[in-house]
Amino acid sequence: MSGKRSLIRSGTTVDQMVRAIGDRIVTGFLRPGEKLDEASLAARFDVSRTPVREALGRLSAMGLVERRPNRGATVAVVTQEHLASMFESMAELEAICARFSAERMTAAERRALEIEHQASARLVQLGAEEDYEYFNTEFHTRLYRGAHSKHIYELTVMTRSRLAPFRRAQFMLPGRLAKSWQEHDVIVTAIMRGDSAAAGQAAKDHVSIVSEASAVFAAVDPMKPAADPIGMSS
Amino acid sequence: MSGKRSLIRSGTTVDQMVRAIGDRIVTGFLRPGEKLDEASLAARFDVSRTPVREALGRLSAMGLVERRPNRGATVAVVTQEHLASMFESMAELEAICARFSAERMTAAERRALEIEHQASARLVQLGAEEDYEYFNTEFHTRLYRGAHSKHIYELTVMTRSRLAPFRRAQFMLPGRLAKSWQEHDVIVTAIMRGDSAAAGQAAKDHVSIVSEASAVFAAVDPMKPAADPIGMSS
DNA sequence: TCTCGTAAAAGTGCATGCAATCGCTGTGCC
DNA sequence: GGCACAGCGATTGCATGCACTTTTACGAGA
Repeated sequence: MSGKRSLIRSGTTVDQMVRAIGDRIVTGFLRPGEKLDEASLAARFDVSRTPVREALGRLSAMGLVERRPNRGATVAVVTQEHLASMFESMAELEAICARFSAERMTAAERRALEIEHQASARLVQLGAEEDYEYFNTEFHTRLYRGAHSKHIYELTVMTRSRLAPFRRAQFMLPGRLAKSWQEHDVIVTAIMRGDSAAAGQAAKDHVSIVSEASAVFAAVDPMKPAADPIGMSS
Repeated sequence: MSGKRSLIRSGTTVDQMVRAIGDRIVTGFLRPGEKLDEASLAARFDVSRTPVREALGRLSAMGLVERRPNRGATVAVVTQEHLASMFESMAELEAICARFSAERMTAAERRALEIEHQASARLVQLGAEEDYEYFNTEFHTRLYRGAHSKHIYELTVMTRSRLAPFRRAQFMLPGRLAKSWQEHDVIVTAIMRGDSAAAGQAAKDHVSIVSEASAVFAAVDPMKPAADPIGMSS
């Protein structure tokens, strides 16, 4: 295979592979336990095995794929136990972020958090799951950044990304949207008045509830595969 | 270059490279900010660039090296700010582990922790830094395992390894050994009586003190380079 | 002398090829 | 009939080569 790739997205070839393969795992197109053959993937994306190998290495570091020497890579299969462990960690990490945010956020950051949060209230009334999900992500990212601790931020984002496949369906539960907003509201209120203990507890509770909501879906079925979008996404 | 490597240690070539390069970073033989030339490293260890590249990728994921596309890799340079952030995270993570350990450790785990801890008391009186360091590591590892949470364990061990270069000198401070043991003692006592709050607080304080002790050395000079042991260590 | 531009050199990114390893299948033996 | 082992195919691991990017060195013009 030679010549330019049909769709030049961005970054190096390896980055594209990481995104492409990672997306397919996160979206469930590649199922847990499925074997990831280097040659097939290389052919599938019209690149050589080298960048595919490196991408698999990175994804392995991210915890999305498992790799055993001389035995190839498979999509990481997370046990119910490990999943619980990750949600538990997430709850603790978010609690830390919320605590720190309550203590350390600048006035500007607090203002921005509050404004965004209030703006998202409208989406709840409209029942706009898709849009709310975007604001939800924004909200949590602000929390992580507000902690003003690069390392905590890294740990939190990493854990969050590993949980992504299991968080997707949560907003499909009826009434979850409004409940989520109210939980955010408790966190915001605590942060605005600088009450780190309350903010931490509220954040922890919030994740715990998400965890339970997601567990329902996780128990049923990892994820239904969708038609494969040949282009390299995101 | 062909033929077998002089020292066959274990695992794949990439694993050896990760250990070899990682060790040289951790021990300070490779200084922060130093450029890591793929060809040079490959020649240095008598392998091709491919495994070196993969090793650098993994080390990058571990946070030991920084990599910019088309610009090569350098030994990660941690700012004083980032270092503080990592110690802060470490304190929080250890606190979580201690809390969970207090709640979840089995009787056998508690017993083992207590016994090891008491055994190490002797080393303090002897002033055996080297040996105590071993028990210290054991002690903390027991704490992380005792949390019975795989993900928390992973996050903690990862953070700990990133802090390794900066923890080395702490026991050179006079009286640090005895102080460390006493701090451990507070943690153990709290865990034995199942007091998670006290255990968490004690663990956090412990790390904070280590942080301050290490900061002294970090401020002075990263680490003095030693003669390069050509063999691939550990 | 300083600045800018251009070209050579160095170094990274990816492709390709070969060797080593793993897993499977078929056959012989118990 | 079941188990062990040898041969073979499939797949991974590593080496090498080439193309592209970045950096550095050098020279012309202001």
